[in-house]
Amino acid sequence: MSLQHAILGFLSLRSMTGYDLKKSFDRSASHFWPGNQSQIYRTLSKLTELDFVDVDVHERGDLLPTKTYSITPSGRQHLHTWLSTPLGERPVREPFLLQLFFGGLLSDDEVLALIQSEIALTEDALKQYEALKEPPTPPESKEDKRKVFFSLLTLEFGLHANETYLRWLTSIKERIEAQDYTAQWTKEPS
Amino acid sequence: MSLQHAILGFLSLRSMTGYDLKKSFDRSASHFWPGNQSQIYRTLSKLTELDFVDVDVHERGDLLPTKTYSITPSGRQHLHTWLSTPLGERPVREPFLLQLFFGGLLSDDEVLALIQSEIALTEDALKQYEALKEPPTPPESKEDKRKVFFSLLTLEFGLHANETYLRWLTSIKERIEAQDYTAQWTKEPS
DNA sequence: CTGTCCATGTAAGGCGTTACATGATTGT
DNA sequence: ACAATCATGTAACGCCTTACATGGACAG
Repeated sequence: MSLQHAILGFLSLRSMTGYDLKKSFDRSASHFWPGNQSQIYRTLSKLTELDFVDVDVHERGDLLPTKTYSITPSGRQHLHTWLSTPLGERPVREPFLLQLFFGGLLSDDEVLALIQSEIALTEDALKQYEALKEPPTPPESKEDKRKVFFSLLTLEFGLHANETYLRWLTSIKERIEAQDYTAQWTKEPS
Repeated sequence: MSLQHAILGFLSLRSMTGYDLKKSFDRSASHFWPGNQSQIYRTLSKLTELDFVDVDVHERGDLLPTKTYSITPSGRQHLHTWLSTPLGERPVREPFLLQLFFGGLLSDDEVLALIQSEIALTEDALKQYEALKEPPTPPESKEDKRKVFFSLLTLEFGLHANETYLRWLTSIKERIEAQDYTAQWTKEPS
């Protein structure tokens, strides 16, 4: 659906090769949109066909040529349209919730092991987000500050989402350990 | 990846037709795992090939026959293995974060419109979760209570996740309206 | 007589993953 | 000598979506 747009987004910042794009994804987008190497190359071919990007080919003898991709005006427009169009409802797919939903078929110990593993993953993710907090940002211009702001928002989201998730995981772990099989809201005197 | 397991999960509760499965998904799993009709039928065929389900065919003259699917012992075992195996890291794909990440290319008004739409969707989702809270549950046996508990957990998750999301969306909306382009954590005197 | 429910499927296409394949250059 | 980095791709397969197609039964 949107790898195309992610690529156009990066190319709107600067022209680069497929290889550089892959690095851009890994460095700054992998937390909310992973970029698969072979898919990046296939998508670049398609974007070229669609005239959303131009290619500059540098031959290298018997090696495959290096190709530098640039966004075209039409690509820029396409990107802008996508960026400014609200998305509408999107399907949710949470395999862990699927496991929990059928948790009745497992023993408490088995469920606790699942939860524990999920807690460990979440704590790891949180550590990584914490490490990315407050990168060395010297005084910037107002426009720069605004650009940086938007890219930092994705980290903010990751932090909040994972913190909430971790709290919830811990709470269900505790309830199961106490064999207290009640939903949280049944306790609150609403 | 897991529609197979979701189907096996439902069939482990009772045998049913593809049509009934679709209704089961819509009624109780669509919040964390949507079940696409045509995919359900194709997956049932595959599960049959794998001997994870059995089919009971009821001919109906010139109509397509009705087929009742049941889980086999081997299917039950496969399900149990999947349910009790921790998942490991899974990729995240959040198109809205992708839009925000490149928000620097949009005007404040355009970004605010995106956020507003996302807020509306989230409020809607929250309303639906609220409506599902506390369904009429007469006194149950201990085992029943445990089973219900696990299925209610998915609603709990939906509530918490959406509440957190909504709070965050509101906070970024306010910051943009105030033209205060600072990440939240840069304010906290850590 | 119109629409909703019951009940089944096929076809085509897009998106994503994994594995495989090549080969120069640079650093340890 | 060996590994990492630079740089490109193909092939095969799986999952998911959308659209299309059929047709009886029953309720308003």
